[in-house]
Amino acid sequence: MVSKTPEISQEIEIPDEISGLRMTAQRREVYRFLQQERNHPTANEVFMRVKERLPNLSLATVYNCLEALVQHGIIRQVNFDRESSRYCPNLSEHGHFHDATTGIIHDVGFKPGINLADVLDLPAGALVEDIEITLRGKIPTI
Amino acid sequence: MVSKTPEISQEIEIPDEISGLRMTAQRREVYRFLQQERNHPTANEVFMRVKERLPNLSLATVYNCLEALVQHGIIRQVNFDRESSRYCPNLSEHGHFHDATTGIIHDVGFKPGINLADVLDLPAGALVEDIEITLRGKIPTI
DNA sequence: ATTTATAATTGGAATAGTTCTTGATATAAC
DNA sequence: GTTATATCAAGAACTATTCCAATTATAAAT
Repeated sequence: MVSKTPEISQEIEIPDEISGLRMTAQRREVYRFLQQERNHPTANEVFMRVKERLPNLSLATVYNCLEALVQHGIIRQVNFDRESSRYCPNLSEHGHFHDATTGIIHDVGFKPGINLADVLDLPAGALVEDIEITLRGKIPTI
Repeated sequence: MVSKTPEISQEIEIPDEISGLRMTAQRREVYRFLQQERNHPTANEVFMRVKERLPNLSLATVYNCLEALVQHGIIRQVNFDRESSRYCPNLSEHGHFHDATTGIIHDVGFKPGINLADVLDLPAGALVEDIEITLRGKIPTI
C-alpha cells in the first residue's frame, strides 16, 4: 500500500512546458499540488497549501495559474451551483458526484460504449463542445 | 399559431398556494413571469420585468421569492459556470444546452427509456438526489 | 554577458452577484 | 380588533473573482 500524503513524497516531475504553456515556478507548484491532492480543491485551498512552498505567492497568482492551466486544457474547472470553483487534473471525460454527507467529490466516468448524444434529446444540429454533469446525493454507510 | 409575447396576454392563473408555499403578490408575479418567459432569465432580468407590474418591488425580494420557489420545488435554479443563476419553471428532468452563438439556453430532455444510472459509473451505493447536466456548443445555421 | 523586450507575479483596489440586516408592511390567528 | 407571524424594501455587507499598476523574472537579441 502506498501512503496517501507522505511527509516526504517523491515529487512528481513536471516538464518545462505542457501543451504550449511554459511552467513557471508558481504554475509548476500549483499543478503539482493538484496532481497530488485529488480532492478538487478551491483556489483558496490551493493558495494556502502552495504558499507553504512558495511563501510570497499571492492569491491573484493562483487564479492566474489556474486560469492558464484551464485555458491550455491541462486541468479542468468544476463548478457546483454558485460555490467556489474547484479544480481537477483528471482530463478524461467524467462528471462529479458530490456526497452531501462527507463533502467528498467523486469523479464519475461513463460506462463503456456510452455516447452522451445518444442519451440526450439535443436540439437539431447542435454541436456539443463541452459537457458538465454534476450529481448530488449520499452514499449511506451500511 | 399562438403569439409568443402578447401585449395583453390572457394571464396564467396562479392559485393561492403551491406545494405548501403561500403565493404573495410578489411570488405570484415572479412565478407568472417565469411561466411566460421561458428564456431562463436571471434574477435581475426577473426584477426588471416584474417591477413593471409591481413598481416598488426590490431586488432582494426577487431573490427571496426565487429562493422560496426553488426550496419548494416549484422552479429550478440553473447555473452555468460562475455566471448569474438562471431560473426555469420546467420541472421535468432535463439538462441545458447553451448555444454560444445566440446565448439561447435550450432545455434538453432524455431520450425515452434512458436511466442516468445505467450510463454513469457511480460510486458504489450512491443515492443520487439531484442531477445537473449542462452542455455548451453551437447550432450552425446551414 | 549585457541590454532589451516580453511575460508573469504581487498586493491591493475594484467588481458583481448574492445575502444579510433592520425597520416597515401585510397577512393570519385568535 | 388585537396580537403574532411572515414577508417586503432598501441599503449595507459579504465573498469569490478580476482588474490594475508596479515590480520581478524570463527569453531574445546583440
